Amino acid sequence: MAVLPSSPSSLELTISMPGFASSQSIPSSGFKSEVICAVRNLDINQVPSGGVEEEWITMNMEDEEESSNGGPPRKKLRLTKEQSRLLEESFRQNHTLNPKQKENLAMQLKLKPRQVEVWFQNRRARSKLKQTEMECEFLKRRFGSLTEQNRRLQREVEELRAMKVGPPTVISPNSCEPLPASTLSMCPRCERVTSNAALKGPTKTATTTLSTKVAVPPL
DNA sequence: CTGCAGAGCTTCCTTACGTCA
DNA sequence: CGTGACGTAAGGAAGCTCTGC
Repeated sequence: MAVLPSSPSSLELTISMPGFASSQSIPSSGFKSEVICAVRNLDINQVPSGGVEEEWITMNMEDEEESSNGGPPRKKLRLTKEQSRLLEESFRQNHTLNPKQKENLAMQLKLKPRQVEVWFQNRRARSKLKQTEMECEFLKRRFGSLTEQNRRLQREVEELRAMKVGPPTVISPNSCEPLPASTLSMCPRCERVTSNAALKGPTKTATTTLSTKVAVPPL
């Protein structure tokens, strides 16, 4: 499950693991954006004019028997506004239904439990699609800003090179003596610059971050 | 305890239908 | 009126979990 940031300034992305918690009900609190997206165009679900709402549903429920065994082509059910509203409301509370809830909802909506089940399946798929689209947009924006940042830093590097500044000097944490940059390597785990000399010394945990120890001459 | 079969659920992909521009 | 795009209900395959034997 992915939770999108509530504000653009504090962006944090969690990518869902396929199949994870698939059979568990999802707490509605993590679905803020989801709920916003859940505002759907209910007009699509309008009933054919002429006040045949009940007939419309009944007809389709009877048809199913025939269409399932190679009979006439299946008819498509259109849910009424009220049915859609109730289903949406229920979906907002829970994205999955247990058999009891399904039965109750089906009875309340005058639908078959299978139809309620299918609606929830499709609804989950739609919200996931929406979520994926939003994540895609977010990643696109993030990529854009990172590219821009990369460009800026590259320019900065070029400027520094142009100034013909010598290699950065690192102060040893042990002796407080300047270390040549050639004795440095990047620690893959913490992504800090590690002094080889320091690691060979008495304290193995001695790491030196660039921001604090690299002596960069003032520009 | 372990292995297996079956039921019941899910996701994913697809098809078919209704509506609208 | 015909047509294509789009939204969505429903079918079916495959995978997972749970339960009983």
